[in-house]
Amino acid sequence: MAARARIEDVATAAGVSIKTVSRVLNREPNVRPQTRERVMQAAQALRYTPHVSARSLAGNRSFNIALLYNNPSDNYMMGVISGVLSACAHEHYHMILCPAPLQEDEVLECVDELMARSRPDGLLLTPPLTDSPVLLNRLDELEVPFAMISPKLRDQHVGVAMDEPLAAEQMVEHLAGLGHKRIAHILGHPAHGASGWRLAGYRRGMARAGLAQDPALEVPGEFSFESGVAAAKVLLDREDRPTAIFAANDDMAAGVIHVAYERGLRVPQDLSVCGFDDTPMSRQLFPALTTIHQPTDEMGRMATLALLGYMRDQTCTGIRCVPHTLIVRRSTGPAP
Amino acid sequence: MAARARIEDVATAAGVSIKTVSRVLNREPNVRPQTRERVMQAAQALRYTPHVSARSLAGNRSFNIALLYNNPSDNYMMGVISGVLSACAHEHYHMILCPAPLQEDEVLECVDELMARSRPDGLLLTPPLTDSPVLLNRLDELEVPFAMISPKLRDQHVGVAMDEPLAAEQMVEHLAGLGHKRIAHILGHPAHGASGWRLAGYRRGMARAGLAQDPALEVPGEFSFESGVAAAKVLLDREDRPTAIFAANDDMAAGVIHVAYERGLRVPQDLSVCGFDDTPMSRQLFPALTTIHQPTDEMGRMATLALLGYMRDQTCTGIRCVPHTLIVRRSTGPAP
DNA sequence: CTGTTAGCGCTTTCAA
DNA sequence: TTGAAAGCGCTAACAG
Repeated sequence: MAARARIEDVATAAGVSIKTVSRVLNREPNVRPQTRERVMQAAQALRYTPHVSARSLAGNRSFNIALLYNNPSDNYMMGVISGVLSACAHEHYHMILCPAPLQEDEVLECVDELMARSRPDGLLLTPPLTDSPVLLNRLDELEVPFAMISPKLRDQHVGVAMDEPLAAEQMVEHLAGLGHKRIAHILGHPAHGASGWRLAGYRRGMARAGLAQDPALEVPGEFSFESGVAAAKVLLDREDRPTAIFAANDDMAAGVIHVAYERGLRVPQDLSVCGFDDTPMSRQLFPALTTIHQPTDEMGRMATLALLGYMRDQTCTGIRCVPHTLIVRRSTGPAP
Repeated sequence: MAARARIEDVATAAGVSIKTVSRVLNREPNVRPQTRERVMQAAQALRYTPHVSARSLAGNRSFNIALLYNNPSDNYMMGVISGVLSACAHEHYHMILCPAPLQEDEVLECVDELMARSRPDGLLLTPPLTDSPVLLNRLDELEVPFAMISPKLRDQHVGVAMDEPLAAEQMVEHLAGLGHKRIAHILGHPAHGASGWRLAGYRRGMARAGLAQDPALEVPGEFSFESGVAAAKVLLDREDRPTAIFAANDDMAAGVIHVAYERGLRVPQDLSVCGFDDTPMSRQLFPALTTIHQPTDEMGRMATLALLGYMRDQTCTGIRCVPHTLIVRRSTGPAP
């Protein structure tokens, strides 16, 4: 492997000083277009790539952003990760992955260690870390810029989110359109902001469809398959059982289908089931699940761009909205 | 945030030169135990953490290892990633994620760019990149150390793998033990080494159980749900259809269950189905899938340690074996 | 618009 | 066993 070109080599080749090369490479102003062009060509000819560590050391920034997560869904995380990576590549940043524990106080240790070791220039938070006041306070103390994906509270923050209430409302509308009257909702984990938003959308949808708001139709869950199983048992044990169950995510919907089959109910003939997230599994269940598509990679990408924008200019705040899609598959059908 | 301690501060606090501190921190020899102790305490008191970029620049290594992947399974990748991260944290390395395209020639560009930008000290390959001669040649040219996870060929390489043939053989043994005679196998993607190993195990299992080797029972697939659906249709359309189908992964097994249900077959009463990988989905299908557990995180961890070991000492080669587990769930039962 | 100078915090010679 | 000095490749501040 040939020795790597340094900035000095480019400067010599272009007949300018290294400072000028630096300016061109960093898109700084005050370079004559002609000079700029000459430098660019020299750099290209030498296949010059700046040395990240040198840049980082001299410029006092790491060019790293850290993605902090404790979300157990592999599909969700890989989606976000690809989005973050594509935005990072584009902006010549690196992504550091930082798995965090579930315990709030342990998260702090984890963050401190991250900051000490990797010195990221910014952080990206995924739910439910987005909703931990303890963590957010610490980050403010550290004065490190951060952006969030689907935070519970959207004021004075930077990041992205879906219109979750609207999505949930549309799901209820879909079910009501199929003639369902008794539509149940299995809630997500209470610590996740999404659970509240989805519940709100469910209620709004029921109201809009003119359906009775029965508290007995709102059953707690925690986003896990097992919690879906437990909730489904509660719902299906009732005499006046619902004809449709809207679970706050796909894993819980899978649990509902399990219970339905165990009791000899057919889906969707006897019971319509739907979820939220459009995980790959939702297509592979039988029957394939009606659900809401969440564009996780786009969310990762936009959150990264929002973070980088905010790092440059602290006035660039706000939660950008990404579009969702209702995916109708075979698990929902006309009310019996 | 208080200014960060530098090596000089530690040196002053311990009353030694910075070189001595450096020696202690890098576990180099030639330091009196007493001095070493003093330095350690000073470092701890000042909460000193070496500056990665400075170390990297001066030492001419990045302390990065890159995980190269184009495997579409999110669960597989997240498993490997957590293993890699835990090993990296332990060894004070960083992981760079490098998603690669499926096309072989495009992979090369991707690697070149990775090397130019991140200058990783070593690479980790996941299947099917492990089986791309073009890529392996390029890495040899670049003289960058690399380790592999589940490579097809295991000679003169460093990395980890499962005993896939044994696992597949045990699955067949399980089915044969339930009285099945006509056991079909849906193969994985031909470009993946795993497909060959699993097929070999299937055949060995059939032979050991004294069952007829019928080529008609070996149907091609490519690890996708859709390919599982297609293969299942072929198998279940036959007059003398198999009583058990062993798919080379869980996604294809999910496809088999779909087709079975569409034809009114019950699983496992009419047809036993099993997969491979133990993805989270395998528990959530109905009925829950009998499968082989692949310890992806342990594989990531061990591959990383193997890579780091090899980077230190090029004679540390060899493919380490990780244990698998047969997980019997509800999708396999007595032959009808 | 362009160049010069002085570091960033560490490791690596080499000398003591 | 220890230390002094010289850079690693780049950016920042200031001077032209």
